[in-house]
Amino acid sequence: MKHAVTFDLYKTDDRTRARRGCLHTPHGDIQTPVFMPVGTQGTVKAMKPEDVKTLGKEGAHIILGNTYHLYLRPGHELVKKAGGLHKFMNWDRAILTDSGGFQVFSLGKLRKITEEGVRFSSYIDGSKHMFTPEKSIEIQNALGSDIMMAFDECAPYPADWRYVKDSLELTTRWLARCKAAHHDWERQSLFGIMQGGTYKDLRYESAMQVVEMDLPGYSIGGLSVGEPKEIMYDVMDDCVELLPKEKPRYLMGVGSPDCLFEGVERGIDMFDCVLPTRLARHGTALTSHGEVKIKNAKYAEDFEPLDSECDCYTCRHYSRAYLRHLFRENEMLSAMLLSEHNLHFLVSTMEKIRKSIEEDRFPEYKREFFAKYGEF
RNA sequence: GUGGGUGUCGUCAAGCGGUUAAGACCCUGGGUUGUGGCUCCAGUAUACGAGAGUUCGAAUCUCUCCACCCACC
Repeated sequence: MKHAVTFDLYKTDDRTRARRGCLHTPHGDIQTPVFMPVGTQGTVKAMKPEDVKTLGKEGAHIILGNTYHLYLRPGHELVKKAGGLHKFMNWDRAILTDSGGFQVFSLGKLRKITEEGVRFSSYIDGSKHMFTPEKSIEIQNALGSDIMMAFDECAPYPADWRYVKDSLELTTRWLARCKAAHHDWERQSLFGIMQGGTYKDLRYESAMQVVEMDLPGYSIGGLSVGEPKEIMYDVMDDCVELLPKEKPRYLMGVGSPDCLFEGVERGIDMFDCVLPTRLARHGTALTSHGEVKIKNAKYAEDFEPLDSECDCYTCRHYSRAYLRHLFRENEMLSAMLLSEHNLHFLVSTMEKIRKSIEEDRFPEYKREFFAKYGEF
């Protein structure tokens, strides 16, 4: 079967498991490792698509959309009528859609999980809905994303072994149903998601079952849900080992600068995270010298840019004092400028990571980065 | 000048004889990882206009003074 999305692995670092590769999609190539900005509701919050294309040197080449949100509003049928999500939101590069599985987890109270799927109440109006693997694929087909994610159950942390085992096995059965429900593989690819919580044996079981499905990419789910970072790193180590080298590996929901480096070092190719845009809206900037909480009083008369080493639009034109003023006044421009900066920071950090891998100096670059950024 | 009203944290504002004197805003700090939320959490302030009295006990009652507001001369 010919896949919409294929992966070329260019190189693996000699000293770490870091990889340098490229994802080919119907909407362009994506150099990896990559950070994917999240645009849940068909928009990267506070950003115009044309500005998302200017992040870093080349701009973001792929963003996320969300099945759950777009299904509830404006409705996947409407998006389909509009010509698909790309056209609807004026984004001609690649899109990956999350399946709705995570929302089922994060909007916990309002749901009931069965073999068939998940019954849940809309966070908007409380109306009752049912998601099944087939429904998730139907919605993602209508949205027309390049990469669709399997409908999974993300177990909470902590969760006991038995729960996680049943959950991962259900996720595998759902994955088989997702695969069966999808037809146009040349237009859209489906990535499988492994679960298994923090249990090594369950991660193994999940990986075996998911990889057996022979999909164009695999992701590691169920991490960054509240577990300590050391545990997350350990689980990542285990997971990456279990995934085939020739397929892209996607670590879902992870995106703080430290986790990005740790993930790349362990062989992760793709990341996504709401963190940069959420932090931006809440007044925190990510800079080469660590986090800058722009609302802090010490920036009231600081007329320097957020990050003296940053060449983003925000840093080229605005001072910390001005950004603080905008934030305190709750001006929209505050979210716009900080979001653009934070995304630029992560996207360009990833560009530098890719370059360092190409030049065999990823470990040195990592050390250099943290020497400035500070410890965690 | 006469009559009336009001004075409680930086601001607004509860309380009207026994409270650790609410709360909100502001301010200060923190959180945020497959995005419901211009959000959530926490913290600081000896604030009862001044003085004298009544009372076991006063922000609460009385008197004097001060300040401000509104009417009328």
